[in-house]
Amino acid sequence: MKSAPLQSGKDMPDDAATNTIVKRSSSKSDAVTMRDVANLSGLSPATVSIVLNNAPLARYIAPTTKKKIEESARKLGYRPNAMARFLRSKRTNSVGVMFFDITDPFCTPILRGIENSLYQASYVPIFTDAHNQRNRFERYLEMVLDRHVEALIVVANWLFVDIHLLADFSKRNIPAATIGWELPGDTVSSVMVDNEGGGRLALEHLHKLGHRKIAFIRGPKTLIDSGPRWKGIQKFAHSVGFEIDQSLAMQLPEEFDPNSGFEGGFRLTEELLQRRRKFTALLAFDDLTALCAIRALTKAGVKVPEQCSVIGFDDVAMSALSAPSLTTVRQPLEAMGNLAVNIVMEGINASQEKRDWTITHHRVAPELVIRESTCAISFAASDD
Amino acid sequence: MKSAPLQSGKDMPDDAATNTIVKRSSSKSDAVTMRDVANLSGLSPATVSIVLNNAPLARYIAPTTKKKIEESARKLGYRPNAMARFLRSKRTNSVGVMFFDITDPFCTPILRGIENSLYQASYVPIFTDAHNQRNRFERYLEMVLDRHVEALIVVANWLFVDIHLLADFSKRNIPAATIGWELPGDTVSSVMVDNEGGGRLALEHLHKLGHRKIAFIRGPKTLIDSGPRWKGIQKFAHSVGFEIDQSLAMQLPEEFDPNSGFEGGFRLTEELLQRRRKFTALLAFDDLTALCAIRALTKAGVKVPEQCSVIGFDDVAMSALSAPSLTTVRQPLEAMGNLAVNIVMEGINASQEKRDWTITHHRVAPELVIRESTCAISFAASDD
DNA sequence: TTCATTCATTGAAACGATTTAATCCGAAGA
DNA sequence: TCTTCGGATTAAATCGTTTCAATGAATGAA
Repeated sequence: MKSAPLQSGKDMPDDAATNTIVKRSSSKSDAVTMRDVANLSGLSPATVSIVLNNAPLARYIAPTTKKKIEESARKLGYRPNAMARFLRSKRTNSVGVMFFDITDPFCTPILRGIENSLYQASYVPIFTDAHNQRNRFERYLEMVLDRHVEALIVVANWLFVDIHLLADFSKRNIPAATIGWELPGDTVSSVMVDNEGGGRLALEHLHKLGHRKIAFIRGPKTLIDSGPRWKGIQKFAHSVGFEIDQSLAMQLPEEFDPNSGFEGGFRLTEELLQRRRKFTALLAFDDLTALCAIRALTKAGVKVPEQCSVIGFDDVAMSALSAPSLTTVRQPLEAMGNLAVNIVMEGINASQEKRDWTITHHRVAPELVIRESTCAISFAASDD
Repeated sequence: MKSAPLQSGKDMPDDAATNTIVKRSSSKSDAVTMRDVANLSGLSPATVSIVLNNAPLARYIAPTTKKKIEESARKLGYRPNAMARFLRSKRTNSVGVMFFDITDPFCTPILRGIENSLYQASYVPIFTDAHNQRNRFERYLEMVLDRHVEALIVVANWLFVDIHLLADFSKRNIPAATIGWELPGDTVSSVMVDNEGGGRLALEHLHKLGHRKIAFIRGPKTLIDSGPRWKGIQKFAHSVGFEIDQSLAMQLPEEFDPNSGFEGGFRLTEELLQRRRKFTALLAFDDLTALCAIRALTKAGVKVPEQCSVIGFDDVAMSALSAPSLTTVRQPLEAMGNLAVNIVMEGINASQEKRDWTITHHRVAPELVIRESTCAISFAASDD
């Protein structure tokens, strides 16, 4: 995947690199500028600027001249130069969006939500992919700051970011929001799912279906989501007098290899099966883990959901398409993206009007999505 | 998914919106400018610019003053203002990247490839998601052109773009490349997989495994990939004297609903099964179709691959994780992204030096990836 | 000593917009 | 008739760079 097999030539058909050589003359037709509009309409650049931006002073401009200017602009196909505009007005109409991995199915719906909201506000997102690497994150951070983004949104599932960030922000005071994690202290706004509620939802679902022998695959310790989810599970268990069998509770390792979720879920499930302690349901930390658990179960001849129900967390796109489709606790990822944009927009507006703005920590509600991978306990399974 | 269930309050735990109200004073510490560096080092802005950019004139600058300037810049933490720089030099160090759907698993590896190559070149990608909508594409096109990107890369699987594009480019002559499709005529460079070779690879694999009763789900007619893939299949069939059973060849409908791939593959497979014409293998247009075909087969009690082998096309991430994992013809998506960047970079350099550049159409070689969903024909299945 | 010549550095003019502080002009009030 | 006033427009400064042409200071040759 990393090395391009493009020029290898081996097994490459004869049309593998058809080059149609076409030259292109550099007839650079210089862009039409505001001065051109001014000339054509017989008015000054200042007036043009005022009219086209509908600036406060525009209320003094005669309707006829407005018409004239707008028409000239349209006739010439005038488009303002974004950089020149910025230089004077300090507004770039852009927001930096930094995330950990674009190929992660958890990431893309959030990005979709962010993009959508920004689009509505006529803002351009500057997307940067940190590849889960600290140095890459920091380099990109510099790049977006150099471009004077008006706000910043950071999507991370892992703390590869530190106080550095905080420092650069309080210095330049740019509105910012994090999604899926929080900075310690009240320095940056954040949006997170209510992990504790989600954990409760998951266990409640299995419990209602009659399951009492339940295996758990907990998230890695350093991940911010792991603790609260487990706490929610424990709280619910306690509230209904259900005792968690600690010998059925596994924990994912810390390694952050992209495929570790895959490997981890698979191996832990195999380990669970080898313990020969019966369980009729499995509650996984997230969807990827759950899907891999299903693979392991199926491979071992355990039918899902007939012999073992499996529930995940997140509701990534894959979960709806897998066979069997996965019951899961859904994070409203797209809505979380929208919300983050609202937060920073509020900050931008405040900053524009030289007001202070408030830093808020949002918890959004998760939602149980019931699909094929869970079902009521069967006596055959429970006896077995 | 579309409507944010955030404020609904229903079923929302008490901590569902914890607002920590923290004010932030607007102590805007004005950014350090080139003039500041000049003042500190006791030299002029011109010299500072020349030194910091290592401009041609820099070879005349005394080493001691270079040191002085670099030191002052570091001491002040000077970062050049990207917009101001552009205004003068016309260089934005950014490339527009327009794609059809960020949530599409086909899209993200390409974007990863693009991003990675641009990062190495210290360019910033301006990502825009067209959501498969023509008007959105056009609006974003305007936005990136307004920002004076130095080049453009368009990832599309569907012709929601037209001559409009071409016109705007020949006018401003910005280097451009398309990935996964081509513009008619020799106006824009392109990168595509060798679909014909891929089709051949797929059928060849099934044929070698001994399959002779093979069902096909062809791509929608308007999709540019459909024709060549089918042609490759036909050519291979002809070359080995294998006759394609037309009554086992289905075609996906045209609709471009995001989920249509899913629905289509599922329904066509069910239809195939109802025809009661035996087949021991199924060659699907792409991975999503293949995965849904597997669902339909499984649902109908047909075991994959024991009773029916299934092969896809693309090798999206999901294919490796599904159960059974999918045999497929891999497109080197990430490498295609890299290649597209190389192409436009060449154009940028040429344009910079006022040279002409060549427009090329690249075909990259696909690769057969054998996984669990195909196996040699069994006598039980073939007799049946 | 004087005049080229090269070396080091800089003044000042862009780049294309926005914005402040005028200016111009006609009408109303004295 | 002369101010005065406010509606309509604009000149000019500014934003932070880059870059070209110009300047000043050495050096070496005549």
